[in-house]
Amino acid sequence: MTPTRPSVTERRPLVLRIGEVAKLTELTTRTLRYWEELGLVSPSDYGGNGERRYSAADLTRVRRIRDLQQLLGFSLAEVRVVLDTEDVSVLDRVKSEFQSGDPSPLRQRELLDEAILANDQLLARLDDTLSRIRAFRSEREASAGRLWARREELDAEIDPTLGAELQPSGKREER
Amino acid sequence: MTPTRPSVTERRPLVLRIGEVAKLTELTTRTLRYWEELGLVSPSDYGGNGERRYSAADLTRVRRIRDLQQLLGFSLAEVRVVLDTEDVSVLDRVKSEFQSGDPSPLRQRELLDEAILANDQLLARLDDTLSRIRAFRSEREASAGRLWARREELDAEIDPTLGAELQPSGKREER
DNA sequence: CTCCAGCTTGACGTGAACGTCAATAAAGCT
DNA sequence: AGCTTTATTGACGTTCACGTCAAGCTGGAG
Repeated sequence: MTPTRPSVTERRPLVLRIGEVAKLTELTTRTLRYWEELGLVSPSDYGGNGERRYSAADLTRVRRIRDLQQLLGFSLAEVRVVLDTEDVSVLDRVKSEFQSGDPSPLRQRELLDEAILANDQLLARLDDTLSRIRAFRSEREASAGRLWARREELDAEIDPTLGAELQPSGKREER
Repeated sequence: MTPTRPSVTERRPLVLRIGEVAKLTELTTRTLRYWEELGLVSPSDYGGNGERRYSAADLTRVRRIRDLQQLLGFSLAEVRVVLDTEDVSVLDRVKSEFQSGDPSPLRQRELLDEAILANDQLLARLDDTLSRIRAFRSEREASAGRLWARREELDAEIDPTLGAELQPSGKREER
């Protein structure tokens, strides 16, 4: 009854199997199922046999989770909070609360204020992280300068007359 | 008996006990001992009784490890690599190799080139991380804008005339 | 038809990074 | 001198984020 067969010739809105998502995101299928188990991402559709079908939006969400985890060092629990306070998610809930005939909009305001607060905190953390990384970066640039200087010195010691070609390892470049 | 005790009146170059370092860095003593176990940081001195004495330099190193781990999401194994390619460490090794009467400076150059390469890779990673976080940040700012807008809307629905305090029984729906 | 690659749901195993408890000793204040 | 606080070294426990089988289904190539 379900000839919802993926015709290859048909132009469909992009559906991916779990293995494909894994390759695109450089994660493993195990990780994707684990995240689903935690309620972080679920494919928007399961084929009649239970096979996971990921949409483009699902893929985006997976990438976002990965970034939050790897880029910002968030635990998956923290990731969940961030996702829960994302405007799309919150506005959806606000809207659905509105649709379900909530007599008072107070609850909606509460949800919004909560999300706004969380968002501000996240922004603050991002700014803090940014400035710390910048500081670290400039330290590393200074470090690079010292290393180069020492290499120049050393090269002069090796051959004070001219720049001899002797090391295949490493590249020669000057900025 | 007064064994070799540091005179209190003497201006000492700052020595910290493990608990003090823990508080200053917001880590635990267990973590500090663990990192020491892994060879990442050792206090520059142990009192005759084996009590750890951390110098200011040790504290700096601890902070650096913490930043690498928490800020950039490095594992402790990765942290070790980064620390090993730091210019101070590398230049020290180069110098000691020089002192030990190494006839050829080629090994020294190898060390330097290695460190330079690692440093460049780290810089690239830092830049990548920075731009990704910036992108994420601007997304979150847009998100804040949408949330704020929605709250304005909602406030208007709650009381279109004036900023009245919240009314639990007064259900007003107006446009 | 067989075979294979890729999927499914469990269930158990694992490494990293600590937490926690125990027994003991020394530091330091009153 | 006594008492409290902080330290020491083991040794074992714990949490997170998966890895790794196991056993079975399924669509498609040969």
